[in-house]
Amino acid sequence: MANADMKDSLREKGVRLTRQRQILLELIDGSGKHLDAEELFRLAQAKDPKLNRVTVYRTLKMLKHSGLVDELDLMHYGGDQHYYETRLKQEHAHIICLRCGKVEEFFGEPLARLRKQVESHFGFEILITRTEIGGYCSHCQVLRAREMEHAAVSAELADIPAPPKSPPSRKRG
Amino acid sequence: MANADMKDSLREKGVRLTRQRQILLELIDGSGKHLDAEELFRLAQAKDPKLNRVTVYRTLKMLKHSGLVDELDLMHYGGDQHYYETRLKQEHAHIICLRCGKVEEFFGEPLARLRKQVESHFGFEILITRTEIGGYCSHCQVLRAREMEHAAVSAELADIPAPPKSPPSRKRG
DNA sequence: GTTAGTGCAAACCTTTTGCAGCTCT
DNA sequence: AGAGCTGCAAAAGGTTTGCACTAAC
Repeated sequence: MANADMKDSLREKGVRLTRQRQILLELIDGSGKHLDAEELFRLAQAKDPKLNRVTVYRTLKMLKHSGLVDELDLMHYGGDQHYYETRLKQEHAHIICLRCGKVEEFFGEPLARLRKQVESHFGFEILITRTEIGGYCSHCQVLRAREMEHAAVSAELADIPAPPKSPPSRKRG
Repeated sequence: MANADMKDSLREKGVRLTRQRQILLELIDGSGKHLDAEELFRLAQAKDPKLNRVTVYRTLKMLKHSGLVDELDLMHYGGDQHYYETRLKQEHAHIICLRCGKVEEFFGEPLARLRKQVESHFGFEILITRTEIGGYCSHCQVLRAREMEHAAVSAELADIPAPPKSPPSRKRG
């Protein structure tokens, strides 16, 4: 697990590996998903009921500034919160289905090309990149076509994606 | 001005062109910059002191759903608010200097390539894309190197960009 | 023993909502 | 005339801050 690498990296920086941080690191790195602060908080609380939400935010900020995790918006599907993932060696784009919320990752040469062109064109020193693509996955395209036959026309005219049937919504505990 | 096109597009949809909306459309389309809701609100208030902040939010949401404006995050430089620009025909990336806040736009073939690959690879129907690149512009690279010679070492170790000397900060009126 | 890190409560910023009244078409 | 919009007040959602206490090194 890259978990150990993260810990080494933090130790080198003189960051203390508190119990709370170990729990959070493990969760961020272990879960295959893109977690937001609230979800991470809930998972962490299961392991340590005393762990505070504020600690989650502070830890995420620290990890972001340390370059160990990347912050995503995922097209604000599901709200204005941020999502996090451990920083991979390989740059990739996030593809979000605006109907079902599924997130795919795309690794491909256009991203490296883009990076190089921006560097040479502007003499820009790139630290972070974020590419997000929103639309409908192949599965939802079919479902949507089916829905449209029956659904009210007003929504289609306004081009407002049909409200998700299952996924988001997050409230304070 | 594309302003007229926007109005036509809205009229077609049966959206009422109220005085408030005309003011806002003009500002979004006219200002060369990427405005956030608060800035837009301030500018709008100068033209009509009665215009409410809520109307700004409602109008932006409506324009976004109508596909007339795009919503940007600009790497959350300056806060968690969103920025807006009238939707251009040409896809482009936003390049944000994390030190001075300057935003450049990059039009180039990697973006179209990326789009095509994602469509064919996943059978994905793309509605919106957002590519943001954060780092240091050529100008700030020099300034930063100079600063580093004198600055405290702690900040460098933590890899935290030096706090901006001039730009952000936004408070409620 | 220091100093960084934590928990708690309260603040903060950005955005949304409910509702009565106004205004485009 | 009447649906669609607006303004106002209030709330919600997400994140940050101040401060006294705790724990990692």
